[in-house]
Amino acid sequence: MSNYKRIKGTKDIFGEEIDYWYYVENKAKEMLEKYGFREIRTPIIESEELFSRGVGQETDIVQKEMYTFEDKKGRILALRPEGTASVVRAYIENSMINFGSPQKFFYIGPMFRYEKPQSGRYREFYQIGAEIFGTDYPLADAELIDFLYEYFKTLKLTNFKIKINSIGTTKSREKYKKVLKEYYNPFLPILCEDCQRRYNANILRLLDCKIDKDVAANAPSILDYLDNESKEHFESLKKYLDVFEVPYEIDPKIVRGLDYYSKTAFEVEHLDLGEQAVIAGGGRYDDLVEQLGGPKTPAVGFAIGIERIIEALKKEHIEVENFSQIDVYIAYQGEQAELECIKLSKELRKYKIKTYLNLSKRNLSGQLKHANRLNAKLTIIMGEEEVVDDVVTVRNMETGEQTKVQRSWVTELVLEKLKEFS
RNA sequence: GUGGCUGUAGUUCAGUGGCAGAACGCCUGACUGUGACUCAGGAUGUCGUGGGUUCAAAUCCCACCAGCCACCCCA
Repeated sequence: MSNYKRIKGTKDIFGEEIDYWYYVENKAKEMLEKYGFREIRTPIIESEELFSRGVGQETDIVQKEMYTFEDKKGRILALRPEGTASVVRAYIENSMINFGSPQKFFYIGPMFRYEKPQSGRYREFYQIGAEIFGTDYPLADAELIDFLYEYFKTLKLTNFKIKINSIGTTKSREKYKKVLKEYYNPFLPILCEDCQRRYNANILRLLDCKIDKDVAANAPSILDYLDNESKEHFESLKKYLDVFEVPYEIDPKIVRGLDYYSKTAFEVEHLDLGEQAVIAGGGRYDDLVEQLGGPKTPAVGFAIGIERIIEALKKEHIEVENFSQIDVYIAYQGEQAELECIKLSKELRKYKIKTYLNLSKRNLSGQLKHANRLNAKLTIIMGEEEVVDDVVTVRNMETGEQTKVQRSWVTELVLEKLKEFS
């Protein structure tokens, strides 16, 4: 065994697993483009300050979960813990406001958070995110939620639900926090330890406490304390979602863990997952662009957790396409055949046929075994007999049926035979 | 950061103080130049790491590391 181990909370992704990744990522890209999003790739390292300012100095992400380090010049950098701040930075830095509004972006890539790993939670994890800049129109929020719904349906996921909420503007939220504190105050002595701590640190969190459920159930709802603007926005959002025919639940207990959210907040929860059941989450962040030094620009976005989606696909026993399956394995015996097979491999690959040319010295039996191992659809066999007759044998690895074909017709026959699979 | 369970071959695990094992997988070969069946042979381990107890430790004790799960938090 190697002395080197993968570091805690990280993963090697290969083999059959990679098919799930292709499935999730390819479908996402394809659909995001259909919705008019364009990809943006931002660096994985950013200045630490971008996140402490953007995500919020008081959040757990910034307080204890960031990978930060000094570079050789003493600059404080961080591995990105989330995608939005980077995209906002790029939007401002490249003056993208001049490209017309609204602007729609998506990204796919790894994020890093120093947390204790558990089911559905890694230190390096992948997100697919989307952001819309430059519109405060609730239709934008609705379209994002519609995307999530359509996307998960396209993946063939069924056992999930979409929850929406409005957490209002910063102002109205402060008002609500006061009301909540008043409500919780008399219960304080009987609340769990965590709730007592959170009472001052993050009062909104008391709402989704797993212990003091009863107290939370009767707590005043944030929806009753929204200012008119937020209320209207939320009403329109619901109206649009109905038009999109997206099923949703209103859950006033959804609070997001990042400071930048305002008005709309939403989560998609998968019912077969463990405690880390949120497969996507997002919301509106109308103040963030300005807060990071850009022009006042309203925005909405979401992030999807790829690992969690894959977990959900497995729980629902959804089969994914085998992207890496070999179409044709080329087995040969003898020097003459080898030379001919090298040429043949080039030919087949030109026709986009996934071709695996035998690369080792072993007998035919071993080569067939290897082909079987690779799950090849067809195997082309060329031995001394074939060389003499200028033919090759094409073997269907599922049925064992074999056909001899003139060397010059191989590609055509292979293309024909491959149609029987799929 | 806190807690519970678990670390032995590539994988799943047995071994509970006295020579490191099984099944599957892998490699080689046999059976008509032909895999998924059968048969024969072979390779693979610092028993998670470090310390301690003991004549003797995979086995007992301690610490650390890692995995899984839960809290916390989030995708």
